[in-house]
Amino acid sequence: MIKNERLDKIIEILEKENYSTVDHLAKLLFVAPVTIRRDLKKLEQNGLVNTCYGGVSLMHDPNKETPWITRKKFNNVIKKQLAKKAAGLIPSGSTVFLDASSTVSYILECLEPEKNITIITNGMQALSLATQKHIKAYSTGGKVVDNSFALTGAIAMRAVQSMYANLMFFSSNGISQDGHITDQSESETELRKVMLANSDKRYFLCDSSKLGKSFLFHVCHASELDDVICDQPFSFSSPI
Amino acid sequence: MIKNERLDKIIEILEKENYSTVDHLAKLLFVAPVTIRRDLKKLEQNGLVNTCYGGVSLMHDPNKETPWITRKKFNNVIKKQLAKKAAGLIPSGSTVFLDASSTVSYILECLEPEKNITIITNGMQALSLATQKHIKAYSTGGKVVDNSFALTGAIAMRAVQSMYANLMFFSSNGISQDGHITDQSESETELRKVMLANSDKRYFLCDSSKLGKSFLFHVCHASELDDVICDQPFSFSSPI
DNA sequence: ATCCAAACGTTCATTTTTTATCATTTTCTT
DNA sequence: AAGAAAATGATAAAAAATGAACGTTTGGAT
Repeated sequence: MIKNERLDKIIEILEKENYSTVDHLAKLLFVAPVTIRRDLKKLEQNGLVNTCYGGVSLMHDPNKETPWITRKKFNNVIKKQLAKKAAGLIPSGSTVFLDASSTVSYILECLEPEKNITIITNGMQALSLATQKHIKAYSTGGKVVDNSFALTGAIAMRAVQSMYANLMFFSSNGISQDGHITDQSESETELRKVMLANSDKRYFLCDSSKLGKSFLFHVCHASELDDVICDQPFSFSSPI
Repeated sequence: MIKNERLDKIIEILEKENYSTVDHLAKLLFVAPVTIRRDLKKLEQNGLVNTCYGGVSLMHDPNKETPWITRKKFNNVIKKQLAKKAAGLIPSGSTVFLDASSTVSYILECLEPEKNITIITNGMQALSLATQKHIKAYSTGGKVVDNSFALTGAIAMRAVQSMYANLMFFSSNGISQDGHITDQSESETELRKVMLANSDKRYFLCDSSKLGKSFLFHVCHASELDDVICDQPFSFSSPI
């Protein structure tokens, strides 16, 4: 059992039992009490638990709650299926650009921490999910777009420009009949363009609600991509 | 039953019964009356209860709502008080650097969106809270530190170096007798240094548990700051 | 005012937990 | 494969929590 696994287990136990003692945890996890104490110290430094003489309790910290994770009521089965397909395309050890779309953030749910993947994203959802799953992650930084969980602007651009990835996954507001992918956000479009330029392979995640829709800002054309991952058979009329 | 649990239970009982006696609590919680007295002393020090000869009652503060009473976050009370003080120091329209410490992130809870404040932070908690409250926010970006919610590294550094703020609030692992502020994380220390250099006013948030502790990396000296916000009167012996 | 019982605080011994130090094992790096 | 770094466990010393004993204070009753 690796250390992270034990730390997670401690939190799990506390979520069930609310309070626990050092000895109890030591017996449950088959380690010495002193090890549990060291674990708890770390958890406390990270603001996850409250320790006291002899035991621990969960710190239900409002800061810890990541609203977007619990708040996925529009539980998109289709988006998840797409994300699962996408996750299957990621080889061990690779580096991956992810944009700030919710579709793409589902990819994180399908990733195994053991595959040693590194993600780079301007999405707060994706970053949070990666952190929870102990997947290596970089944030591009940038300005928080109001009513969204995307980071954009000069800071994000500069960060993305300085990095190169093996794969990129992104989504967007629409894709036209003839394969033009467009979005309504200028800043996110710009960022996606740089990500596209700085990665080896590119995949567009597209649920069928986006087919045939067009918006103001042009991201790229489907022919420039390695694949369009869609829940309906997709082919664009050649743009000649 | 661990101590935290007992303290929580006392608050719970008081919420139901409004008033209680030492003996009553002692019987309910299977400990000696002395122990209850010692517990109550602690709770009183944290402003959670009022004791008097013969009994206890919940402290209810007439002027301000005290959400801490209903939420049982005994150990965070002090941090919140510090954060509240800090929030009071932020003028409308200003731009503020916040580090990734949990103490500092509580400042967001005390900020009014109407004050049109802009924050810049490398903390994921702070960013999340700001987004929720529709407070303008910039993320520095950077590498996610495992088991933490801090962003660091070259990306974060570059972002911070390119920005200037009116105020900076930060915390750290320790402050020594003679006023040296230190931390155990090198990368976060470096980032704090740049934030300090790039802001007009600087404030250190320090709960008393940090007094007299020293760590490897030196952030700054208290004399370089505009104030140290602490729950205990703080003054450092002058370093000649 | 005086007295009394209950409540309180202090000191101390006991038990339990934590910290510190060191040896051992495991893991990572080169 | 060898060496360095990290994690773990064992042991002893330090610190904390608890409860008992005993003296002091409090609030009321006489």
